[in-house]
Amino acid sequence: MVRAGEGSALPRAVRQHTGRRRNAAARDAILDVTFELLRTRGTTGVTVDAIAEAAGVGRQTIYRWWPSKGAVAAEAMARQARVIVPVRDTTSFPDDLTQFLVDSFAGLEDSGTRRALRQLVSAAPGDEHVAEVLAEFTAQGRAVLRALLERGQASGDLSADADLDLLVDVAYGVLWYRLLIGHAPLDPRAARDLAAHLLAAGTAGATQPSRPGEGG
Amino acid sequence: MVRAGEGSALPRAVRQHTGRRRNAAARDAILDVTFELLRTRGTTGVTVDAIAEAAGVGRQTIYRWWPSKGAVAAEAMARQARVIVPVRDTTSFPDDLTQFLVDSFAGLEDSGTRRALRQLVSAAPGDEHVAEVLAEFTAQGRAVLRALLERGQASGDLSADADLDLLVDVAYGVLWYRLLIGHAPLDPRAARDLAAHLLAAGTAGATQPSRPGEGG
Amino acid sequence: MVRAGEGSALPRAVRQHTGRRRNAAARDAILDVTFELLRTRGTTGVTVDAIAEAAGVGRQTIYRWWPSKGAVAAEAMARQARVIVPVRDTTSFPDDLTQFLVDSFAGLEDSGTRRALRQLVSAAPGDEHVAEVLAEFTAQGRAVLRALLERGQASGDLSADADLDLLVDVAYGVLWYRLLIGHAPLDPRAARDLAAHLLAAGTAGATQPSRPGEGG
Amino acid sequence: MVRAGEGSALPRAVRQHTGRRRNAAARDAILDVTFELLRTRGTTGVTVDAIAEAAGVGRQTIYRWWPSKGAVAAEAMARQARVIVPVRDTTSFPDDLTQFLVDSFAGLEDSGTRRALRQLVSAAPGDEHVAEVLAEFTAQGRAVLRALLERGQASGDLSADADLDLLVDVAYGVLWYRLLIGHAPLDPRAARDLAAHLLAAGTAGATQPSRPGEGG
DNA sequence: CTGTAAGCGAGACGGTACGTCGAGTCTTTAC
DNA sequence: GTAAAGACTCGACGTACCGTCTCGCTTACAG
Repeated sequence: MVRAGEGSALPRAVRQHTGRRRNAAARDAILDVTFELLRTRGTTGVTVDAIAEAAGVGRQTIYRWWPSKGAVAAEAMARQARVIVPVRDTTSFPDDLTQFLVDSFAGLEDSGTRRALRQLVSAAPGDEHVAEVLAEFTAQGRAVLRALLERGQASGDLSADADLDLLVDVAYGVLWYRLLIGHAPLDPRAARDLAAHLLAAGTAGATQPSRPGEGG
Repeated sequence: MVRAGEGSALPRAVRQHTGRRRNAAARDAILDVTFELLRTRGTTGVTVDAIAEAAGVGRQTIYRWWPSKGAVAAEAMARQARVIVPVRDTTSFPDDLTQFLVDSFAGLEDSGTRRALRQLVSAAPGDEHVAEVLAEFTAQGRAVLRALLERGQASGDLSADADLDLLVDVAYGVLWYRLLIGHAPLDPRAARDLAAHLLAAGTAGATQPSRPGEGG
Repeated sequence: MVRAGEGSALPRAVRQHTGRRRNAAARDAILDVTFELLRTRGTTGVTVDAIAEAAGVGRQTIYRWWPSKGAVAAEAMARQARVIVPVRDTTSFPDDLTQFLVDSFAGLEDSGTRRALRQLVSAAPGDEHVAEVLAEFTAQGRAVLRALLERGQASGDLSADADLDLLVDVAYGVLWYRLLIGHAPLDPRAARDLAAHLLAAGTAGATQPSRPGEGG
Repeated sequence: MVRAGEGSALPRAVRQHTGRRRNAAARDAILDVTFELLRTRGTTGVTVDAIAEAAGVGRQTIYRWWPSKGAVAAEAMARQARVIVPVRDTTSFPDDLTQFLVDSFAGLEDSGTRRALRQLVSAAPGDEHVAEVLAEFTAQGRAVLRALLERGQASGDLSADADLDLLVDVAYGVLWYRLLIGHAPLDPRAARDLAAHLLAAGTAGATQPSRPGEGG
């Protein structure tokens, strides 16, 4: 039975066999469909069967390449990560920082993306593959932001002894916390407020990391 | 907390029948066992059957009092919340803030508790009851911290135009972000650094919230 | 989704829950449906899903009570055994024997029944539960026929030293051999010829079993 | 038969490439391995993958030359058939008949062979290729035995109006019935008893076939 | 002696069925 | 009337095979 997208928004792709070589098109279809399901359905509805059917793929093809459903979801998410983590570089560090946060928050405007990210966190504790991808994914974001903050330090906009790691965690902490709890908006104003907060804290002298031996 | 079979085997409790009245001991056993399973097992292992068996309870008894498995888990977690959110009140606001954060972080020392909290976040997107409890639980924490920060504003330790809501989110954001990702420790030194950060940011003038109409 | 026999000849039954007691109606529905599928479809088409769907039963209910698909099929077959093995008792042993065989062959007139019996044999080597039921089922038939032959011996229609076990195996051997290979008919004439053969062989002196020690 | 790794490990054969011509060695390896798997494993274990791996052959090579797995198995069985159907010709018909049955039974002494034959019957209803081979295989046996019985008729050892087809079915019926059900042995004594039975029945006048029009 | 055609080992692919696990519902029986 | 027990429907999971397809290699034969 060939169902060409019967009753559903996700029509089945028709695809060439690639013989004994891994079929990249199938891989892409699986990841695309998974992300789409993650966005449109919640945790419910992202079943391996649903992915397989929508991607026009046998279930075994999924299990051949990913160790678990979560791993697929994680990779599908991570694949969109580059879009989510934008980078700018103008002359003004405060502007760049603000823009970075505004862009990052804007990447979460779509409720589907927010849902998908929540799913990612949701699946992490129960699936080490997801946990790994989540760790890597967030590490990317931290690395980008940290590089930006280092530029701020170099330009003198941030104090030389500012605890950059803490500032990074503050920024992403606010982002994820609000994303997960949903008690406060993630709009451009919130991004600007957060940027101002970081600049203020990074300028004040007290934000350097405590040194070993000083306390604990 | 009465742990029946702490750690592993979770032997069945023996309990008096209360006839036609709701058996409060059964309720406690269910919540205790659930929390214990949450701590010791991960998402896996916390099944309704496991809870029922370990609590020496029929499955229906669980569904009689809670609408879903997540609701049980959520309530089991929320029950431990008071322990996790300590409150101090000395003369020095900086000390109180620092102590609050140190205590909050200390409440997460136990890896079982950390796991349980991660489960809570994990279950939230898929179960509205859990989401509700999570929202309520975190709201409690924010309220406590916000009250503390208001004391700081009153005492002049924080600037009058500091954006307290943002500071609250910064504090809990860092806490949850590190809890979920696990890339950085949640030890006393981290708590002190975070307290210092909040004080520095709350003192600087720039951290007031942007007013509607100014931007967006 | 409630399918009331959609597209199929086997409408789903509607049935009361029986609480903590095994639901006999479900059991019957499963066996009936299985036999029906065995008759109408071949090996193909008798899937656990098909049984479950047609019987209006969860797949787990099948696996709760039977160890394998074959076991269900086997029991479904064995249940029809009484119908297949008729018994008569008139004054004339030759007539009774002939009638028994005619009736036994007649029980195989329906091509569905023949197919079902072939399935039973087919499944036996791969499923010990089926093998067991097959053994028991055929043993019933042999016991009935043997009792009949013993009557013939008592009445003097069969020689006292006739090897009844061999005669039984001859009768059922011909029946099953033709059933499985299908090279010769199983019609009333064949039954009568077989009966005549048995009478002739059972009358001649040579058909007694060889005694231990005589040969081997 | 060349058994490569009899019994268990079935190590892969090493074989010359034959270029654009069919590789007879591969064909033999496939059939040998299939028969071996049929003998040693049951229905389980005789998978196309297992055959391909043990024969050191690509799966496609199997499907290039046989239409289905059953066809391979059937041919593998049929290949051994000549061994199983022995033929003798001495002066004494009773002796020849007895010897034929003793030899036929002896061909089933090996439990692997018995299992393989059961598999053949088992696979027949679900695979027409197997059914065909089974029909042909059994027809061979019947033809041989029938020719033998005709000699008995010619020599006067069997009555001229004996129903030879029935006698053939009686002989093979007993053999297959016992083979499939396993309730009685297939040893030399059983063979001798069966031979005696056939001689007795074939001598008595009543065993001629009923003629059309006489009954039915 | 070179190009083409076929056989081959390998293994990914779309499917179908399997048997297991867990969720939440329902009914009986005991207290 | 509440509780323990446990059977029930539903549906996802991950596995095992089937039979198909393509790749890249190797060898035979035709031009």
